[in-house]
Amino acid sequence: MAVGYNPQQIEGKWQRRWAEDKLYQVTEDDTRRKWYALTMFPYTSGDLHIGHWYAMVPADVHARFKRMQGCNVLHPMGFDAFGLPAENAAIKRGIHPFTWTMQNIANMRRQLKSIGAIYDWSREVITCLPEYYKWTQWFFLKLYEAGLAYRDKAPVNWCANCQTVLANEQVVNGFCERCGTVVTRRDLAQWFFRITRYADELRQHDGLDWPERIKIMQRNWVGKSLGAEIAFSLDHPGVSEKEIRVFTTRPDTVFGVTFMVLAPEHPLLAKLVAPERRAEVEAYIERSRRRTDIERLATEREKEGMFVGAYVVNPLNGEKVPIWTADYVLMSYGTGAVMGVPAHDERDFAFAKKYSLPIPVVIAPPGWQGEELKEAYTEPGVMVNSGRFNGLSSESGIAAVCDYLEEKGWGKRAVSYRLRDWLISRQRYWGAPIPIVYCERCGIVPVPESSLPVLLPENAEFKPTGESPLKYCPEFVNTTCPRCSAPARRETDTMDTFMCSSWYFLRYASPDYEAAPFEADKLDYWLPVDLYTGGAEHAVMHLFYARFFVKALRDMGLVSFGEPFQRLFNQGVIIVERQKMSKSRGNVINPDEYVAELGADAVRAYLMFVAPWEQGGEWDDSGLSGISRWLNRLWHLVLEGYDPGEAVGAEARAEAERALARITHQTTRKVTGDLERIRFNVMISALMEFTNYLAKVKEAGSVGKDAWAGSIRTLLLLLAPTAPHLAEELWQRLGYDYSIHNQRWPEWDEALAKDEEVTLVLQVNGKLRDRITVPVSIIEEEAKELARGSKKVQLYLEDKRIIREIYVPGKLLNIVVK
RNA sequence: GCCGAAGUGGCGGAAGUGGUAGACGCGACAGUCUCAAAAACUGUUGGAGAGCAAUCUCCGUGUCGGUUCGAGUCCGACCUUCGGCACCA
Repeated sequence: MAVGYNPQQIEGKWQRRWAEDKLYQVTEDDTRRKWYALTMFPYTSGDLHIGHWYAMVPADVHARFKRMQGCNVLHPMGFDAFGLPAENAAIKRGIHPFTWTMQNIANMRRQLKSIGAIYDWSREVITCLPEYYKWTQWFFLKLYEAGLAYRDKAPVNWCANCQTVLANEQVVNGFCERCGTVVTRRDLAQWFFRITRYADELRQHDGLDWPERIKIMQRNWVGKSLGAEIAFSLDHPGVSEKEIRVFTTRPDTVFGVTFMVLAPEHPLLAKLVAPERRAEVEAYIERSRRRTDIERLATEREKEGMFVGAYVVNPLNGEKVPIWTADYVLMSYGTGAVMGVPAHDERDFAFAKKYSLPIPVVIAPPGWQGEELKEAYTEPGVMVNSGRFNGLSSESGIAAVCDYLEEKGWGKRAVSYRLRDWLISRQRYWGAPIPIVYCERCGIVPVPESSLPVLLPENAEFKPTGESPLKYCPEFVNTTCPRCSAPARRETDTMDTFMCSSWYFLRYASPDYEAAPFEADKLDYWLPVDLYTGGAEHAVMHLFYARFFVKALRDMGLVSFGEPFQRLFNQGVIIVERQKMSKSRGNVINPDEYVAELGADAVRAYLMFVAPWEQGGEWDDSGLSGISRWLNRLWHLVLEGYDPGEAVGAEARAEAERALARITHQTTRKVTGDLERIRFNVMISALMEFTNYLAKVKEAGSVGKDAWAGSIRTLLLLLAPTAPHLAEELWQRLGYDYSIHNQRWPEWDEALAKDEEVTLVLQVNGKLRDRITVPVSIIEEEAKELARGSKKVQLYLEDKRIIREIYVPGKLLNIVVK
């Protein structure tokens, strides 16, 4: 009897050996196909919980598989280290964000090493270190030079009591999470990136192997609409603007306009408000400033608005149109003004009903007899009550109205996007400082590249209230102008952390390079990423920003590719007691104790098995012990020795060996395919079935020693990516050469994997009546004959007439009778 | 609210293109071993019903309807749960 499986004794040993041998360190190698397998790097929150393992382990298994297939695999790891929680810890517990972050990294690195992954730790990147954020700042300068960075006013969440800017997360139902004060919007000058310049390209995913749903989400995020901009003329005493432009996707409905709505933030609003309405309208604007965009756009909420007391004129029919303001119109979309066509837009309909505005029909629904509409008709139709355009279909009407607008100079065809420019300014300490200086004489001056990095001052004060600590740090703020050397002030905002994560995958190619963010030939070798894995919560923001970054760099000539991630895969979430893990619920599963008890290999295999990776599943201790039992059985199966039974005849032995070869080759084929297609849970099932089959073979002693050894060897190779320590140990104990992880992935032979017999299902009228075992080579006529010979089938054919027979080779025969 | 997913035994899940529903595992039950228990091993296990029995019949993939010889899979409507919504990352 072999000594039992004891993961504690083997896992640490092999991890040390692999590290000593630098088994997983990689360099560029033109003789092998490169494979860049990237997992989204973790935020430095403190502890690695089982959810992190769920992101890392299957990705590592796949990377190991590619490595055994002969690829030169880069599988790096690093830390997303700037961000709000570090600053909160500073305020709450008086610990410096740098200290807090680096302590967390030390702990997380230790935990990550216990996974037994093939991370090349010599390439680790940490975004909060000056060596890294120097280049984050450098990219800001490049984008600024390229005209992709600009300054503009934008609202922030403002708590008047704390005198501070709040993240959306810190606003709970419109109140400050700390002090309960009502949160308002406040306009600040902030930095933006012109991501909208790339809107059209970002909608395209040509040649990318991405989940369809993510591509759809990104396209919807861009939200491209074709339509027209129409100028309604304005003649208001004391206002110089002579028109208000609206964007509409339905220029064919322009004759049905009965009101215009301006966003509460619209710059003309204040100038147009009639004196007797001013108080009311201003109160309304104030109220809407407290609402989030989500609330404002909710179609279920009752539409509320205010008449401004001014009018514009519809250029197409000369009608006077009252101007309203309502917060369902956003300043960030289109022109911040919409034309109200109640008959043909649901929101406008509800609005007009509430305020008793007329609802003239200008697009006739099918069979319309001139009656009033009970609800908005938003489908295309035939234009009516539309002057010269009457009788046109919506489709040709849109073109005709656009032509007419352009001819008269009243408007033009236009495209509008839901996508907004990327606001990167954060009024916080723990981020990369924006490398800009404000000089009274020269204005906005970028910090020269040679002066990078703009270091974060270490001695900033973390008051529980106030703005960015950088504002109160004179030695940081006060500087001299790089251009004219006059006294100047530094920008005190730091950059959005999405900025750090928009290029980290480039840094892994040459993490220590000092002359530039990356070394060109190494970048050319490794990039783009072949398989990027991470949570679906990043479907739009992180993935979108990273794509924008790479496209901008390509246009600057810095990189030669336009897409960072060739294949994308999103894993699901591990839940506990049907709930998402969170510190506040107190249901966070720490993997350390499970690793100590059952071993990293068992935890790895369990996470692979628990559910389809993209779906996620429930953490369950007893499921884990089931996996542990399997690995234990496998250990004994391999080490206990094998005795071929003496009583087995030569013919039976040959037959048993043929069967074993068939199962071995079928398993190899299945496991390979499942790894390729990222279907890890069924891959583990296949390995379990293979183990069970081998256990039966062993009990019977039905095959020869060589056949047995060959199948065991294949089993270990197939197991190696999932349970790397166990496979290495068994490999060594069987006397094979170190290391199993340098072996070639097994191949299969289709001829040997082929089944000799199949089960043919016999149905009558689609109901299963019998099954028969037939040779795979059976032809249709033979199958039909066998079916008629089946007593069970005959029972259902009595007194019936056969109408049809449907034969699916190798699957079934369905006899349709009457 | 809008956008995007997912609903299959007591539980996690399996069934690449419509063709044996419930693989594999957990749990439960029974047995072997033991003074006993744990561990391990063996067997049974979707529900209802019939039969001494091998076995047989019917019902079953969130709900309702449709297409088809045949639907977990395709189509339509609805219900529930989950992810994102631009300063959590």
